[in-house]
Amino acid sequence: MSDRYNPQAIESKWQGRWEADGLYRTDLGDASSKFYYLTMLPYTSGDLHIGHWYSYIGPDIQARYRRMQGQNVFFPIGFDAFGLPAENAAIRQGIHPHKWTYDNIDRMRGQFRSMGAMFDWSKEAITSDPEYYRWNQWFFLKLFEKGLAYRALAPTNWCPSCQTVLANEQVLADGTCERCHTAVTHRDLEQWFLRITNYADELLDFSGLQWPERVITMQRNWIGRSEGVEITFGLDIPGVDQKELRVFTTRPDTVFGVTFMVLAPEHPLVPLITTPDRRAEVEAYVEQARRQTEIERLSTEHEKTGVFTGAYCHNPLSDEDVPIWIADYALLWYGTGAVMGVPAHDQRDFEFAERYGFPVRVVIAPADWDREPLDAAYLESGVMVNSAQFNGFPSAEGKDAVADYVESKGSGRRTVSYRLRDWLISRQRYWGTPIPIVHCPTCGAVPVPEEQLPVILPQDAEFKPTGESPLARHEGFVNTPCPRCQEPARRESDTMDTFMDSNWYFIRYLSPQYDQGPVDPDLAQTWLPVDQYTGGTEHAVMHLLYARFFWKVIRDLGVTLGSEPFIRLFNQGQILGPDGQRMSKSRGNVIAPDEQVARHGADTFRCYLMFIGPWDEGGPFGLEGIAGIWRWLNRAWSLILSEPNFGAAEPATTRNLRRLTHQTIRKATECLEGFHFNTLIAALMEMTNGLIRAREAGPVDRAAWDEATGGLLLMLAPLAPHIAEELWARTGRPYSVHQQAWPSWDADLAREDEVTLVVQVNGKLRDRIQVGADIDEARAKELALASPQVRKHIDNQAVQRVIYVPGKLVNVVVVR
RNA sequence: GCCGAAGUGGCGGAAUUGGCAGACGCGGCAGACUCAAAAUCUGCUGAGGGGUAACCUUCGUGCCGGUUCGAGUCCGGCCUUCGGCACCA
Repeated sequence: MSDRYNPQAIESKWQGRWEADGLYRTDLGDASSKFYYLTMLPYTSGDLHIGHWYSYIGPDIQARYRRMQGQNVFFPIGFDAFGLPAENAAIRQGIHPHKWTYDNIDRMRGQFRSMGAMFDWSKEAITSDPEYYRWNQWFFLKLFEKGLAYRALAPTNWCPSCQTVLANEQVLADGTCERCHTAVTHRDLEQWFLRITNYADELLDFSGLQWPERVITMQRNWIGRSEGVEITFGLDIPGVDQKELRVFTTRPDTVFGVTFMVLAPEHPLVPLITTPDRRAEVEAYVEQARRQTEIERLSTEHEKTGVFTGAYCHNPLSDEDVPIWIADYALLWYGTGAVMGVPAHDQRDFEFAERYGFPVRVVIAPADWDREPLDAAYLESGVMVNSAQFNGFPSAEGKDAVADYVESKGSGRRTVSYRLRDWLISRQRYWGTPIPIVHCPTCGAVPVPEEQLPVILPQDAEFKPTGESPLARHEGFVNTPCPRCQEPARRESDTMDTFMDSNWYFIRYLSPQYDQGPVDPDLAQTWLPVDQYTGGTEHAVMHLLYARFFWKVIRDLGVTLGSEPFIRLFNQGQILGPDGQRMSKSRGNVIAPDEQVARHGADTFRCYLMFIGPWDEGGPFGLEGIAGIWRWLNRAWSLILSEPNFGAAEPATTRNLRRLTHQTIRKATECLEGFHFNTLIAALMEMTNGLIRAREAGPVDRAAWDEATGGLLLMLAPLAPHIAEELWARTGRPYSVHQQAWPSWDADLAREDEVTLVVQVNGKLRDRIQVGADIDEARAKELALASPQVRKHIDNQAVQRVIYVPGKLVNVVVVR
């Protein structure tokens, strides 16, 4: 056995041993002090890069620490395996997406093992396995039964050259296709939606969650709840049955300032109310708006344009008629698809009015209103003016007064609008979960019976994009009898958004082989919700919102598992290349973890990643400092294996050694509780250096030394599991260090006997005095005032007062 | 534009409730070991000024101001960077 630290030899040895022993397999039957530690599952992109290491090492350290704290920790892993990148890579390389994905999983498993992470591989789940996506389909059927899944015509991004629908992320900022750079247009297709908007208010309730405020804010903004009033304007157009035009506003106090009305171009009233002389222009405008992608239409630089429909509507409060225009700044899906134009108090309306010459009528004014023409909308507070019986109401109260009035007159009601839209889950792509629906000419959309699940994704589909879902051209897949009438029918050929897969993977982990339902109900009851979740902020909205939605849907299916799926959430930061840019092959700034593991071992690389800065901040990554960690582990190695001069140690020496041990345990415990891995490592380095000094200084007490070195190894174990295990074994301690209890600290032993009393004159540091830790105020002040340094700076001036901070500081204040 | 976070040595970064600014590490300099180098170990290392010296002294946490005996930390106003949202009526 070599005495040199040789990570390559010990790491694979211990990984094999741990695996053979099932050291990290969790007994889910034992629910006492259970701790479900979840970390976001990786996409099967190919190789684990530095970002993966960074985001999985932190949770691994935490999971190991919790386990040493005596908790029964479940720390599973799986693969998010469906999705576009597999298809794109497959198209590019001529490999089947299935092969591409599963080859990648094999490679990634090996890389995960080289990390030394304590994942429980026996509970692995892969979302592209039929045993997994079968339950996606099962959930879909339940949602369909409950009316929470529905089909509707929806606009999509369409690339006329690739003949395919594009996700918003695939449309470049200039409105062209990311692949062929053709201008993307609109196309309306029948798509499946999930009614997440039914849960909007519930999703705004974050009570009981220990989540970063930032994430909560992002979700709140994403849902975008606005309280307002729907006001019914009158329509009196010959030959039009519709007599009402409903408009949503959050500013009912400005209703007397309406000088025009704007409808979204797609608003269903538009073709009805447009007068014959305006028809050609209106139709041209609608056509042009339809051609634009939503991205273009919503871009900030977009100038406000519109056309007059020729029709007017009646303001029930001011008793005035105002012209109805259409403009693409009105969005069909928000509110009622109509905007009341109040140019004096809304900047968009102001710009529109300036361009088309509508009057700007001030109806909210501050006390010192000077009646000059506005050069921008007035958005500040004030009282209502030019508003008939409401004149004089402060804006806030005016909102209520107008709302009360319209409600009492039956011309409106208080209501709430959301920015959140229903979740579009249809994808016209191959590599995803088939939607379990059959379209029958007589019965319509018929759900596939539960016992026929899973609807298997066929291996032999031609998946190159041609304009419709690849499955639509697979005759064997598409042609099927209608489950209801048995007549020939066609299967739904769209697949599901992959966010469906990640909605509930953490539930599946508990029983990935279970075939009576998505999860073994007993395990679900004991192990859910997740105690701690970690992952990147890029999932602050989509994944984390969809998963919360799904959790509440599951509750409404009759299974209550707690109010929220993830009690505690912590976000790690993102690792960038040395140049501060995102790491990518095309930029050439990628640092491969495998090379670093080969060079210094996994333990050094793990510690280095955690040492470079606060884990929740991330930042540019360079290898400059890795030598420091390598030296430290080598120092620790030789320290632990060295034999100090055991003998009659001075009591003070022993006391100092034990103090170092217990102070470090206290510090390390605090650091782990707060995810401060960088300062945890700093504390262990200090302890290592302190022990080396103690060993050199003279005789050392054997028991105190064993306590110190044992404690150091225990604290090192979560960070650097291999070297800790090796040294634990080499020092004759019983296997395994990872099954030991986290050390506890003793407050008396950690206490300092002496403290440095800082002495200031007028807040400036003038002296430092070593004193006993139990010094009292009088004595401290006396010593401070006696200090020659202090006397020099007082310089015969009158001492005004003396401030004392117990055990820390004396500040002498003299008149200036 | 709005919301949020952050600005500390040559570099990554530390710093309980306001109380020694710069822990820990990198890099640099000097020394030890060595025939030599690498590795390793030891010491020094925020900037300026003074002193042969231990030491003394001024300045210093993006900028300006404030509160306080005392501010990296609290308050007001700017600047910069990074995230998120962005015609949401």
